[in-house]
Amino acid sequence: MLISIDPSNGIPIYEQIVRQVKYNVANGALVSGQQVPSVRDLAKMLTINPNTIQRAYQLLQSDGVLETVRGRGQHVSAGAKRSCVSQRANLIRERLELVVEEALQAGLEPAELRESFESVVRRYLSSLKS
Amino acid sequence: MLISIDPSNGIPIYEQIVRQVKYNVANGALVSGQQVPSVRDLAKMLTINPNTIQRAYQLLQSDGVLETVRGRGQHVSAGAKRSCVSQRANLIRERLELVVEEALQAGLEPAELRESFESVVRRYLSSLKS
Amino acid sequence: MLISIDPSNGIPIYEQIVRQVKYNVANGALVSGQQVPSVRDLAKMLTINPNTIQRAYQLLQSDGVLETVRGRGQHVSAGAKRSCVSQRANLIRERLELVVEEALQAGLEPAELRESFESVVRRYLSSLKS
Amino acid sequence: MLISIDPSNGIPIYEQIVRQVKYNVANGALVSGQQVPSVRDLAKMLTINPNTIQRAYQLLQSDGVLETVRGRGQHVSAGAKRSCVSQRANLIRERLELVVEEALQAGLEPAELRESFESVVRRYLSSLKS
DNA sequence: GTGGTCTAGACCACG
DNA sequence: GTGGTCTAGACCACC
Repeated sequence: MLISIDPSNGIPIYEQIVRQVKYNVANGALVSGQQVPSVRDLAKMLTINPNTIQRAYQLLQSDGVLETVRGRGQHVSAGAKRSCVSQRANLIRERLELVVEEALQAGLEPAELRESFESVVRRYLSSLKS
Repeated sequence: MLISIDPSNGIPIYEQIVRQVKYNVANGALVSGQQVPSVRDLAKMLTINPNTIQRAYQLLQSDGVLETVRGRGQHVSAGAKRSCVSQRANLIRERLELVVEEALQAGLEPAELRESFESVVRRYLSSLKS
Repeated sequence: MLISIDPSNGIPIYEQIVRQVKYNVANGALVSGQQVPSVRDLAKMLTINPNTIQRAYQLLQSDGVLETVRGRGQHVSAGAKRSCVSQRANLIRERLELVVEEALQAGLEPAELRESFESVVRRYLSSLKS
Repeated sequence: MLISIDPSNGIPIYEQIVRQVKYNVANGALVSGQQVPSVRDLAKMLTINPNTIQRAYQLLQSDGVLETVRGRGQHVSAGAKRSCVSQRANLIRERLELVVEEALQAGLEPAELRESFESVVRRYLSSLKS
């Protein structure tokens, strides 16, 4: 499992963790039953305040992605993968919607917007190859 | 000029005002030299505290979009349109970039993402006709 | 008499007028007994709100530079020249003091400051010739 | 770091703070990465309303001098020193220019002006020794 | 504990 | 009537 944090990008750290755990579950990088790092360990790994990890794990529990097994830490719960996959699609769709709506309301032409979109995708894909 | 505020969408009110003023300048709805509503008038129109408006106007001044003529209110400054148009393009591109990158990193297929994008655009455009 | 106003340089317009009238008196461009333009005329000349002129003239009266002659407008008072000359020197000295002190407190080297000073003087003098 | 406020000298308090922070950065009294006092602490130190400090810090942020690290206060940003040094020079030069131009336009002889300048510098330097 | 946002209202300078 | 400054204090998000 791989989590990368950018403390200065506006998105709260705990939220970044929540998203990335969900993405890892959606991708299969984390499978049901698997144990996730303890709060303290993950805090050390990311050099982040443990309270922040704690908060992320709480949210993941209330979303049904993690379960506490008494005395043995946090584990990915049974139906997690399915819900994460659909959440991921929804989340991304929502954010895309926000950006697109604001862009079009701001008077940008759909053609310009599409061109921007495609160029961003292309750039990301080509950066992967390198 | 049309400004609509959603006080509960996470984006600070002053920021919403700043963006919409810039969009209006970029669109030509506000032209150089034109006067914008006084702090107090706009506050009444939007039923918002004048200080919030003032903060927005301050930001717009430091961005070179507005100029204050002593005792005669705020006016759109000379080179405003040009800079607003380019800022708009950059802003939107940046936000698009954030969403696209996160989506692809989350393991979404480019094809799926493109499909989402197109459907969002279609939906927005059809909502306009109605 | 020549007065030039810059409405956007931070210094209040009425203050600019006061200073320039005093400078004109100090230079001899305005002499004792001479009549200055009426509030309305000067307002038209400078395309400025008459209230602003009014305020400037009030200040000039309370400084003893102008006197009202009943029904015949404002005139330069008797001892005006002498006081204006000395005020001018003081004013300038004070402002120079402010700038120099702040510059030195800010850690600028006296040599650097002197160099700046000389270059500014040179530039002004050469701009006069052209 | 040393900041002294004069609430009655015409220059807004927030502006005095902004300048002095920049001067401190230019002088090396504040170095990149270093933390500045929290809004509330500085407010207590200077016995000033926290909002006033915050306004100063906001300006410093938008000028790229400060960066906020979430939940851990304001820090001097990376390239701050360089930009502050050059800003300082420009600021001082501008103000010098204003004074010098007005003095010469007012009919003061360059020689008189230079004498004033030198005497002000001398006085400041000798006041330092004491 | 940190800063960020918003409201409320006072006071002043300027035109 | 315009904006500019400052104070006061509440509320929230984040760490």
